[in-house]
Amino acid sequence: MTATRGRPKTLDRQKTLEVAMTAYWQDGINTVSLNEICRRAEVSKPGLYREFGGEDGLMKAALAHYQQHVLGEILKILDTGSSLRETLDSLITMVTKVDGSETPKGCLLVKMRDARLHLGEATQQQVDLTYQYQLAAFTQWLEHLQQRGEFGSTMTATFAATYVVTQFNQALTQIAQGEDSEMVKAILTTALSVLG
Amino acid sequence: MTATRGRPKTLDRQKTLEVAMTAYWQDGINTVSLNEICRRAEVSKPGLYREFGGEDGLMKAALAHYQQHVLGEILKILDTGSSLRETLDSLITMVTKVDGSETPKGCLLVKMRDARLHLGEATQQQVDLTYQYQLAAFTQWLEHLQQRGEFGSTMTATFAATYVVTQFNQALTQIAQGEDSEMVKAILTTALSVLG
DNA sequence: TGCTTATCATACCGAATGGTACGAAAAATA
DNA sequence: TATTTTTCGTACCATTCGGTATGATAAGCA
Repeated sequence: MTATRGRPKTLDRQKTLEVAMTAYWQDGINTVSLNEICRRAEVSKPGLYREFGGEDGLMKAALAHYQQHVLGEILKILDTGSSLRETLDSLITMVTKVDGSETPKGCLLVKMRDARLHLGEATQQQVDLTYQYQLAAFTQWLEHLQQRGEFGSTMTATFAATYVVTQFNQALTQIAQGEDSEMVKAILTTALSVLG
Repeated sequence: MTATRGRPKTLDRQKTLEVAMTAYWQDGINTVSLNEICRRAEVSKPGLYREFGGEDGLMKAALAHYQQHVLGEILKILDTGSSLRETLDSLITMVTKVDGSETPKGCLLVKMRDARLHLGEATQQQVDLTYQYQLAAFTQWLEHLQQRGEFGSTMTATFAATYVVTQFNQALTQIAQGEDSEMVKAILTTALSVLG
């Protein structure tokens, strides 16, 4: 892939992805245009097309970047071997925390899922992929707890995972919309109390 | 307001509102343009501006129309005097039902709330107004149940109302996105099981 | 020093958006 | 009939969108 001839590439793929991811995450999918991303990433539009093929390709790449560098890090909490409640509390705190503009509010995956019907084909596939990745992580986590006898509910691990993911996603949406974080936390805690 | 002189008005305000409401509700706020609504309602763009002042005014009016003609009818279920569980089950069934394209999926209020940050000023105010109207209806319902001893929980009626509304809104969003209605129903039932 | 190769970015495209200027049309009034 | 009043809709505005044609530019290679 690395050309030995021709004008040397100046386009910084990582920087562009970082800019695109943050823009979509922070300002919303439908709000940010390609032109705006080009401006922020200091990249020409044809350059962006050469690298990503178009808006659909860029969004797909941005979400994949998010999965690898953001979501993956968060989901590591599920592998610490802590108890059900400890892990849930950690996640609740993390989700409802509103740092001082350090990290964008909410979750890019959630926002893209909410806008899914208006996305390009490649992006839609990536959304499904990343969602399944997230869901699988939670399912595995609950199955392990089940084997250790720390999660014995009437629900299956699969359903419980879907339930938990749905509730966290709802909370993340509310946080992204500026809802009061204490209220969101209370609602989330209540919803997750059914897990015992 | 009814002019005695001048060219008689042919613009049908009710029809236009109905068209706009259905369009926003069915196709999404950001997807439908003024031009498209003009086409569907068979109204000229200047005519629409004369009647509603612009996109913001039209959205506001469309949501007010929704509150009066759709939401209001649904919330009447809260006044039937049925038990907590009976009423909840009715609402769950109603929310997760997917008629054959008769009624648009989801809830216009929910969709507008989700897009709230990108709406005009007047529409935002109407969103807050309609949301408070909905929240008040649920709060009052729970307070009545509390007085009758049919809802004795550790939560306050106010918080429980917020919780219930949040869960129903989440379900409506999922339905609107084409999520499997049985799954949505299961999640919603689980979430509302904490009310006893 | 040419020639090839690959990336660069300006400057454009058609389509769509929200919004408006303006003259024609249709009624009541004088 | 002539005037006033009100609503009508065509035709336009500037802006932005996603996307591209094209020629300049900078490297390796012969």
